[in-house]
Order: sequence, then structure tokens, then C-alpha cells
Amino acid sequence: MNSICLPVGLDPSDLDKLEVLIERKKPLQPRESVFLSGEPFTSIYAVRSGSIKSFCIDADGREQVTGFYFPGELFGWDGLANEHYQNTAIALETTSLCEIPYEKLDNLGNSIPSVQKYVMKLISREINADQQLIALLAGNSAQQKLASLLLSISDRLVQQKLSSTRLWLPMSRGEIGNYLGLTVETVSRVLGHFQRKKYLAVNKKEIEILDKKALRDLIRSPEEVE
Amino acid sequence: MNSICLPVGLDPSDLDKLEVLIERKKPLQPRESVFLSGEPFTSIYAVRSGSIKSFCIDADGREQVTGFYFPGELFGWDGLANEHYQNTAIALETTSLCEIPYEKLDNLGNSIPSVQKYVMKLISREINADQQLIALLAGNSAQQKLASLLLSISDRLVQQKLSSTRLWLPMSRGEIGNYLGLTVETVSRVLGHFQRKKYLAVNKKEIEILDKKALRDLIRSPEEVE
DNA sequence: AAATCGGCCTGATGTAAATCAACTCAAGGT
DNA sequence: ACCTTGAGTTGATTTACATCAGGCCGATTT
Repeated sequence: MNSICLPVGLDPSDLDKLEVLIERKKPLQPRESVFLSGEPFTSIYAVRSGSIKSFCIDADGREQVTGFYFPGELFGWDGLANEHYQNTAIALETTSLCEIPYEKLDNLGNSIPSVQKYVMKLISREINADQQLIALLAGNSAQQKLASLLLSISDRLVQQKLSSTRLWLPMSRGEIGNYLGLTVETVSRVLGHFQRKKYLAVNKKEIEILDKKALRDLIRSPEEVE
Repeated sequence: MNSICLPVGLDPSDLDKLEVLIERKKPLQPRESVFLSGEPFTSIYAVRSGSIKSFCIDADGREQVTGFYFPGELFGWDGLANEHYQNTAIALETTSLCEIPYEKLDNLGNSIPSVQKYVMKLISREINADQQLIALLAGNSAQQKLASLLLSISDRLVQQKLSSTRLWLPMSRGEIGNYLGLTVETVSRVLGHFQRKKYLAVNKKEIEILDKKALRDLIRSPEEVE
């Protein structure tokens, strides 16, 4: 079983039983959807390669990005409460997924307690991630938000194709801005600023983190102007 | 079993089994804590009466409110992922809780599948709530944020002591502001503005919603200035 | 009754980010 | 080779909200 699909924390024997659940789907094209908001909840998904954006449409019809998912990460839990997905999930690039039908996972959980426990933890991770985002959105500057996002992506892409300092942003500036509660222009300007400060080297969607410490410091205390 | 402690959705026979898990605690005093960030995760809690604020401390030591919980609502799921609570939870007023030890709930879930399923749904509700907050924090004005919060509290307090239009805010202006990513002054000014517009009657922590429709319209489309 | 303190309100001023607008650049299309 | 289109950048201007500062009021202390 590919450890990318369901991360560690289970007995190998239990892992074997999990493997049978997983359906490998043929790769998604960029912009292709995994599920749409409102559809009946059937499965959760693990990213094998590529990346996923999830978003909802709020009262006034505006799109709100709620998460980006990279290889090894799971998404789709938001559908569990109402038996319908709350978000729409689409591929940001060519992306392959593992589909894990919830029904089967649930049955397996009923017979193997350790699986059940593990699934709960996975769900609760999504809660922690969301709460971190809340903290970020509620009392931080544009610079702090962007620094946080870049460091988060960098951390999550360790053990991936690119090193932790060279990374490829699969989403547009607009999608970053939407996620962080900023406009495209602000995202662009802050990236420019970071570049001038030699914190980053930016080339379109390719980012090299030159000064990780500076970015981390920025998150702790707002930047001094010079 | 008090339906306030665990809402409906289970067979009555299963409910009986759940009841034995629940430990009723003696009421908490205002500002008394339920658990502290970093403590080992043991239980989830249901609010019987009163209200709870949960918050975390971020990198720079600032407090960030992540949720308010009212009668009938559950909190503490954030501790599941790491086996330690991420947030601190304190009572905003004299508050009584049901404690539901997770270990016992988990065991029960292993023997009764419907309980397990139900617990999952409860967790996933927290995810949905968090994602709604994210959407609110990321692209909305101070007026929209406050209108949303007031309507949300009003909805959640239906079937409670006060009617859906007269409500008592147990938290301070500062706590509201922190939660919504606003300053105390802004909260105060927006409440004043809503009052002048006759959307609300505000008397300290007592709020009467006079024009629910106006508030709802405000959320959909930003206010016109006159 | 005077003093202290915290929560809340209000006004003046400052500023970060939004908005508006123009321009560049690369990718397709005809 | 020329036109379109969309993503990204950059500059000028505006604005919503933060910040700073003062004052009010009810509760608690002395």
C-alpha cells in the first residue's frame, strides 16, 4: 500500500485491510472537479500527486477558498455532517487521487478499532488546520498571512518532489488572495516586497525561499519599516 | 438522558447506553477554565447552560478566540488529533457542562456502530462551523461580520431561555472583536451604527434584533451609504 | 465620598490594503 | 504577423478600519 495514500500510524496488518478499500482513479485534468458542493457525500480522497483546491460559494455568490491539499493529504471530510459535500473540490493541475469510500471505511472501522481511532484523528486534524487558518485570518497583516502560507506549503512539501526551499505554487495569485482574504494586487505587491528584501526569489509560480528565518520572524512580530 | 447533552439522531436504546458515560460536573464560575491548551485530551464537553469561549495563543503570544459555545453545543474536538487540547476553554458566565470521557465514548462506539457514526457527524459539524468562520473572516466588512455573528447567535439560541430576537451576549466587546478580527472600537461603532439604523436595540450586553431582514441583506451585499 | 479600575463609547488622525487604472507578457487563435 | 485573452505587475488614489486619546459609567476598594 502506498504510504502516500494513508499516512502512518496503523499496524501493518490493519494497513493491508485498508488497502482493499482504496480505488485509484485515473488522473484528473487541471480544473476538473472531484466533487461539487451539494453532491451526496460518498468518499474521502487522498492526494497522490498534484494538488487540490476546495472552496464554497457564500450567500452573495462569491467563491471562498477553504483549503489547498497536497500529496499525502486528505480532503472531503466536510461532507460528513450533512451527508452532502459543503465544498467543491477541483484539481489545480494534473492530479491523481485515491478514493476511499466512506461506507467501506466505516465498516472496516467497526471491525477494527484502531482504524476507527485513526480515522477520528484524521478528521480532527482538519479541525486543527481550519483553526490555524482562522487565527491567521483574524489578526494578521498581508505580509504575515503570505509568509505563513509559504512556510506552510514549504513544510508540507518536504518529502515531495521539490526541496523545502524551492517550491511550485499550483494556484493563481487570485486564489492565494481569496484564501488569505487579500486582493490579487496585494499578493503581488507583497511577493514583490519579499523579493526586494531577498526573502524570496519569485519567478511566476516558482518560488525559492532564500531566508526562511526572516519569514518566520515576520510572523511573530510585524515588520519594521526602513 | 438530557437531550441538551447529546442531541437526537440515535435509537433510544443506544441513548440509554450513552447516558452512563456522562459525568455531570458542578457548575463553573465565570472565567473558570474547562481545560487548558496543552493539557492531555480526555473528554469532550457539552454545554448544558451558560456559555464557553475557546481560544488559542499564537506564535507572538496573542490570544485568538476560535469559538463560542452555547447550550446544546459540543466542544473539545480539537484535542483529538494530538491527544492534547490545542485550545483553552473557559466559562463566560456561570456554566454547567456534561463531560463525556472520550475513552468511554470510543469503546461504546466500537460496540454500537450507530454511535460511532453519530460521533463522526458531530466532529464534522465542527469542521463546517470553522469553515463558515473562515469564509466570514476572509472577504467581509466589519458590518457583515457583526451581522453574521449576531444572526448566528440568535439562531443558536432559538429554543433557549431568550427568544430569537432578544439575546444576551455573554462575551465582552473585546472578545467579539478578537473573534471577528476587529478592534473593540470598531465593534462598538458598528453596534452604534446598527442601533441608529434601527436594526438593533443595544443595552450593554443585551441585544434586541429589530430588523432581522436588514441584517441578512447586509450579509449578502455591503451597505449603501446615504 | 473619594479613588481606582475595567468595560464601553466617541472623536481625531493615521495607515494598510482595497480600488481603480494602465501596462506587460505569454499563450492561443485566425 | 496580428489580434485576442487572461494572469500578473505596478502606480495613484481612496477608504475602511486601526490606532491614539479622551471621557463616561458602574462596580469595587478605601
